[in-house]
Amino acid sequence: MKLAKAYDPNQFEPNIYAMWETSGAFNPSPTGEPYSIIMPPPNANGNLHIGHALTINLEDILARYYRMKGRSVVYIPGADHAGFETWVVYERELARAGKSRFDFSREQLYSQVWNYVDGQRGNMELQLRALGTSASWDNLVFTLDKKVIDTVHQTFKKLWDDKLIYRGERIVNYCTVHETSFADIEVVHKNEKGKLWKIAYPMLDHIGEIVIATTRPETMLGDVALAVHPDDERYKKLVGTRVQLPLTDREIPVIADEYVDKDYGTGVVKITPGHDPNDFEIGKRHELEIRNVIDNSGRMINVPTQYISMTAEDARKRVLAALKAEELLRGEETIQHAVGHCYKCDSVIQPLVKDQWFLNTKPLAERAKQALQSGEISFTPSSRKRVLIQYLDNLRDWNLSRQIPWGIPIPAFQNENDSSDWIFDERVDEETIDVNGTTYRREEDTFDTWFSSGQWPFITTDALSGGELSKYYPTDVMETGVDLLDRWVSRMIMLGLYMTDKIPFKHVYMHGMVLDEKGQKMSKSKGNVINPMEMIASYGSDALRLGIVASRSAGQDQAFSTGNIVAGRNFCNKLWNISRFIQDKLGENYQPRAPKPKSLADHWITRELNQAITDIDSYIADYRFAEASDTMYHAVWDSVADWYVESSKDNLNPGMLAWVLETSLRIAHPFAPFVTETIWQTLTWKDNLLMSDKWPETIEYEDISASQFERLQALVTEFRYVMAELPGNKRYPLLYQTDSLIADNTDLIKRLSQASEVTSVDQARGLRLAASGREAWLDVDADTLYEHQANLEMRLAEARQYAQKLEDRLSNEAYVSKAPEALVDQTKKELADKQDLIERLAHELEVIA
RNA sequence: GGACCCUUAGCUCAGUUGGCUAGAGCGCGUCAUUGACGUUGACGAGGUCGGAGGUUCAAGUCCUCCAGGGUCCACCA
Repeated sequence: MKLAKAYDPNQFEPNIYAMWETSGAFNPSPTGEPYSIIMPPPNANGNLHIGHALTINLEDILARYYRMKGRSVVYIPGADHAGFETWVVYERELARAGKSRFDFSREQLYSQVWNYVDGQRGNMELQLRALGTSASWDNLVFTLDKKVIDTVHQTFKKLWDDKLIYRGERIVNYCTVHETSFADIEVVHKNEKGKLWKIAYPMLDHIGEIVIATTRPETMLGDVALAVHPDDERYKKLVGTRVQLPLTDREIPVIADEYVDKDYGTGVVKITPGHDPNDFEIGKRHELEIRNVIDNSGRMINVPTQYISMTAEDARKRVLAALKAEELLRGEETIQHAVGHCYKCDSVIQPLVKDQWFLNTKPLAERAKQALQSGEISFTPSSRKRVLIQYLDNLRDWNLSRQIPWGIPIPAFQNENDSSDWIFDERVDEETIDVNGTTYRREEDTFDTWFSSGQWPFITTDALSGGELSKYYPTDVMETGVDLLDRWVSRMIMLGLYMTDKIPFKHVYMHGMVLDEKGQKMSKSKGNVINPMEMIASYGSDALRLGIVASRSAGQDQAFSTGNIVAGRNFCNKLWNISRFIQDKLGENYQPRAPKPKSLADHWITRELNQAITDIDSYIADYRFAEASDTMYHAVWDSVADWYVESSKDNLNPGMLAWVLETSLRIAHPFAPFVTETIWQTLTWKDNLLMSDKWPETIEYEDISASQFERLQALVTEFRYVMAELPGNKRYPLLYQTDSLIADNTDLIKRLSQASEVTSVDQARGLRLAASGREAWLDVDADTLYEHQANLEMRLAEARQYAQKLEDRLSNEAYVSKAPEALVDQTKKELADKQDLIERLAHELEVIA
């Protein structure tokens, strides 16, 4: 087979992927110890972004590596219905068609969005294939598959029976644009400038007044009390009295509550249980009425007529104006405070009282915390574990209800005649059901997406039903972005432990964000988004994979580097050409044979590759992807291509050449699957898939021979260095006296050093390659020799300086007595070597002079 | 208000338990080269590891403080 000079990834990648997929190589092998990774399911409706490329790459490196190590690997892919995300997109489509969600039933909307997503879904999966994902497609799970819904309902039932689920009136985070509530974690808090207004509430005697401070004057229309701290001397006597609520005809009491901070504002807080979480709590403690004055769309209700139907924003202006007119404003100051925003549309989140489903997270969080503290689950980077524990400590109850149709329905029904009577039932397709003669009406809300995502590990592996994949639960590693630590990782641990009594995964690896080339966060609005598919089109999938993992450490945000991708592309080409050379030398009819190191180069490359194999093993075990990839890169490029292939041109050892090529391909495969498999398929003596083949094993070599090759390298490097320093014609002969290492390797030295001749002489002349430590000379004339004098002087000075440093170290009593003996011995040897060098260089200088 | 992280070569970044003259990719300079590869080869320049203290025989690595940058969490009205 004739191979093109340069590797063209686009020509091979799609076919190679198809070959893998049709061969069944992505499915777990029937034998071997299980190893499992679950892919964080990408949005079925979207395109992959560069962050996905990183995630998939890291996971795929592990999957391919452990597969080659003989483990029974399952890498389970997924597709996410991305409830709210997709809903927002679809609602925009509806608006474009002049329709709204209120024109359809839940079933109609659900099936419309289903069809919409179904039409898009293939894109994302094709993109995963373009990345080379070795996922087990037969086991793909969509987050709205029946088994997901069934399991989520089962979990809900168990929580219900354990009385951890409750329905209650609580303050929820509500987006009045999208008309749905959110979990606390979904709200984006921003520090913003706001105003703190001081407002006087007149006493009933119309003489005195109490001044309160608030950032949201419009909510005063829903006030039901004022609160002061019980120990606040200023207000103590007012507790129990009543004040006039301005702009209304209502009177409200003054109460005392520990929550109030005497030192903030005026020390008096207006209590609006309908629109503030703290006030809601205080209201409960004091059995105060809840007055809702803002509705789901953000408009005023239950207020004096002039404010009815105004937006909260307008109402604020009107209220302030009215207060001013009545001379009740007592000043304002600008403050910095946190304001909640919708993470999608950025509008201000309204705290509203809603009757919704909540999960009591306390017991779940406690158990998750124990699993973390006991070390059952480990983290890379390890510091994230502490962050997660801190999060679990402060966790509040979780609002599971979402008012959007695109999601898993909450399987609960309400008695038509008794609003407090709720029952669990899975017949969510029916609007009403009949139970023992009583009619129940279904809950229209759906679950928070993270409630189902939090169950992903045991759902995808069928851990509850004990299916075939259940042996892969708990999974070995959960790899995801640092941003999902609390909203996803925490929930998987909590719900996993709760439902299966096992941790969902043994290790969590968190990667940082991929920033743009300037270190800025990528966003569509900034227009700095890097599309992984464009990178693949330009450089190839392997190049993207190699480039994105290079120099990247866990949990750390890092800028994208096109230079690294280019380096990856070049590496693939290097590998391609190594194989071209070796295959050319082996010929079409090469018969496989056991590798037997013979030449010095053979022994040396064996040692180098053996070392690379074991280094990569330990780096991957430590999740040090960049170091593993770097080790592979330099073993292949520096050792194999630059030294071994060059050396082989004079001394062919077919068995070794084949072993070196195979080993290079094997160690590179997890990092660059396409090019390695492409080459593997061109090997005449192989008829299997590299991806299903084995991780290489080390073979025997002689250390003495390997070290001798290293001495030759030192000679060659010194020769090249001196040549580069010398002016004029660069091709000098190399002369040597009694040096058997040189005598035995004249052809090799000649080739590697570009010497015109390597000749044995009786009488040395020219420039001695002093630093190489060999009896070798460059045959140059006196003038050229003189040119080199300055260089020798410089090197001598450097050597002396360093020797002095070593001497100082050794003359330090404390160092000799306290440092490890091996280190001291090493220092002594180093000094001796350095002194030898100094002697040789000095002697050489004398000769010149 | 809490917590975490970052500051190392012109650029983007590695550098595990403190210990060989601090590394990579890209960029830069000099030179080379008609068959494995210009997506190349050889050689080289370039860093007092943000600053100041401290611990230690030994600090880029550990501790304290300071400066600058970033991220996450948070119901102070």
